[in-house]
Amino acid sequence: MEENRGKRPTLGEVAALAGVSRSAVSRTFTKGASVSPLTRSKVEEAASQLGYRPNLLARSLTTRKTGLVGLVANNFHNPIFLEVFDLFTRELQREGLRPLIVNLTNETDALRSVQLLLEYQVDAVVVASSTLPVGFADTFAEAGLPIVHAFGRPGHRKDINVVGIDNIEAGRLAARRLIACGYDRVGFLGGPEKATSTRDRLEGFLDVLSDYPKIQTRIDFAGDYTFESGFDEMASIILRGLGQGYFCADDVISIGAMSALRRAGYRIPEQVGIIGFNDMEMAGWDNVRLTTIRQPLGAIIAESVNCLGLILSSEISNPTRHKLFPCEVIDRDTLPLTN
Amino acid sequence: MEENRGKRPTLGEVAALAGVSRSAVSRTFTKGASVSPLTRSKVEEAASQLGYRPNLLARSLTTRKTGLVGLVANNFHNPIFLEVFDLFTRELQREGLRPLIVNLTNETDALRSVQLLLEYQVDAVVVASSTLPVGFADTFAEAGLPIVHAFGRPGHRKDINVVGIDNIEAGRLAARRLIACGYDRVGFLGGPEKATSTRDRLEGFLDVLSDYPKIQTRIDFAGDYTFESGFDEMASIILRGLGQGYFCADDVISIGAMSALRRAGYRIPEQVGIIGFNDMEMAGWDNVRLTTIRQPLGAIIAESVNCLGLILSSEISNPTRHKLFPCEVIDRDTLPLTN
DNA sequence: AAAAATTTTGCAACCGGTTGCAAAGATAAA
DNA sequence: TTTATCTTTGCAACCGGTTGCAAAATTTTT
Repeated sequence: MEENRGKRPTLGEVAALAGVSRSAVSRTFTKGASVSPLTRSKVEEAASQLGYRPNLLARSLTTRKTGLVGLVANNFHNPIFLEVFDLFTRELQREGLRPLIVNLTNETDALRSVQLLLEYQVDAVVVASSTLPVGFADTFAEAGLPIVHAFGRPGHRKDINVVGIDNIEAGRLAARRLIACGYDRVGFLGGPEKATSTRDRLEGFLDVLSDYPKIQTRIDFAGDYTFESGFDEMASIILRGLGQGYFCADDVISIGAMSALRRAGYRIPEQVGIIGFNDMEMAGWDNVRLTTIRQPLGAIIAESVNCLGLILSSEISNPTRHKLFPCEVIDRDTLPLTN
Repeated sequence: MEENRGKRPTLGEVAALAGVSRSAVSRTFTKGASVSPLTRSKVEEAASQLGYRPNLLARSLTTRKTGLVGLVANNFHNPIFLEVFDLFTRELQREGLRPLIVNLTNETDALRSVQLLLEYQVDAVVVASSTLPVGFADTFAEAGLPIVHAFGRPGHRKDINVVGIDNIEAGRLAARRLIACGYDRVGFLGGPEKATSTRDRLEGFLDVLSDYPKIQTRIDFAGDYTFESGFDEMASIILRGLGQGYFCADDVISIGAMSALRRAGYRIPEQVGIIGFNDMEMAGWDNVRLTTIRQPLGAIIAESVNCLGLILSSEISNPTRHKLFPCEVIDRDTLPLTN
């Protein structure tokens, strides 16, 4: 396992040293190819002597598989995304795929990013976001790239696989939980107003509440998934007239909102109840103890990567797969207990 | 800008359509090459008609530049790393580089990851970790890859560029801040015991305290940078005899430690003081308000990427660059105020 | 032992680009 | 107009691999 400082050995050099043809070397490194045990051992000896490793990029030229997968996201501020990255990178690695990550935060020119991924010949793209503009993922599909949209909403296109949660049902879950507290003035403090996830949760939320006409319902939106956004929006709600219980679009927003409430002198959950969304790790910490709705991150991401694996391994263009997982209320200390 | 569903057009096809040679097409897409305005426009017309984009992987074969940079990390649980990723990916994108990320969490076979990066012909590697075993980065350097170790400690090797903080000085900072509180029993609650960052901070910490022989100093280590680790270690400290002020290796550990303290009935900062490390975003939240030491993340990462850019642009093998930034105490509510 | 079937091997072409070089074309100088 | 200089162009070889195909080597069958 010689180190050769800089210059890396090539197939040809290994072939020369082993005294065989270049094809023979190529074959010993391509699984499923036929090489005699003798040749193989000669090649392996020579290869390890030179420290040879195949150039995957050159290989991709003929195989048309790079093993690269674009991982596109636009939320690098929400702690939940660290978990998302951790899971995605690990799962992809397990499938022998390398994530090429694209950070769309503050990116004006999203199309340029798409082109970049195309130029790098990624085998597929994972879009991990619930807040990208509708139609963003289409660009990839139109370029003929296999794509799975994690945390997305099943849409019109047959060629975009979606794995995520049932946001409508999640909205219902939240509404029911607030109703169970006996509130008669509740609020929906959503994320970005145009995000599909926000709209779907709102739909479910209102769906349940429409059966309780006596309960007054207020709707507000935080601009983004940040502490400040939650804080500011709740501060403004306080001025305009506070309800008793709120469903916040996200745990970080919840924490911002709770800070605004506490600063204004309200006690949680005695005077105002909060239910968040995501169940990020910190939600369970002693000084937070946020009641929230958990989305099954691990399952979503495992399914996304499985789906990807399936598409990539089968030559046939796959049947579209949509999979939405159910969410679950995690009861902690920011809503009064019922029953 | 025709879409052609799947099959992507190649140089040759563009050349044919434009009625020029393949070289001409290549040249219009390589900046700095000489093409007449007429040819260029013919090529551009044909290219956009076909929706042509060069294959960067094929190009890399001859140019020996892939634009890929390995980004290796082993901490996907600490919120501070989300900020690190955000900054790194953005800065790299700004330099026209694509991060190929390697998640070393729970990875038994780190060497395999190194090989993978080599097989993908990355132009350079960024190791972003203060807890990888000493000598880990060496592997890359030995393979002749330019490397910058962010959050590392300058070491013996001349070919490893290090950008980070002065951990020894940071340890001093913490010690002085605790001493200023008038404590006579202080503690160091470090991160992983063998990590260079832990050892350096401890060195600085003890260095200052050695001038105060009357102050009793206790030293403990948390196994990793997690809430549980901080909680458990502090719980055990409580049993063994509690001091008055602690320097915790990390904000998350601090929060775990504080939970243990509060559960045991101690008030912070009245009975026990805590100073953390990192100043992650949450440290400033209303229900945390952690006094901590901030490392200048933005500066470190910008410098790391600049350093990389320099190495990659200059053909000459670069002069080694080490750069350590100073840290800063951020006073909040977990240490009594002095002055 | 010869014929048939199977496996292993190397040749040569190809994947999608780049680039040194010499010829062709354009421009400037004589 | 002729000659010298500079720019643009295409040819062909190359980057580091893979692969279809036919020949060579080996194994199996008769």
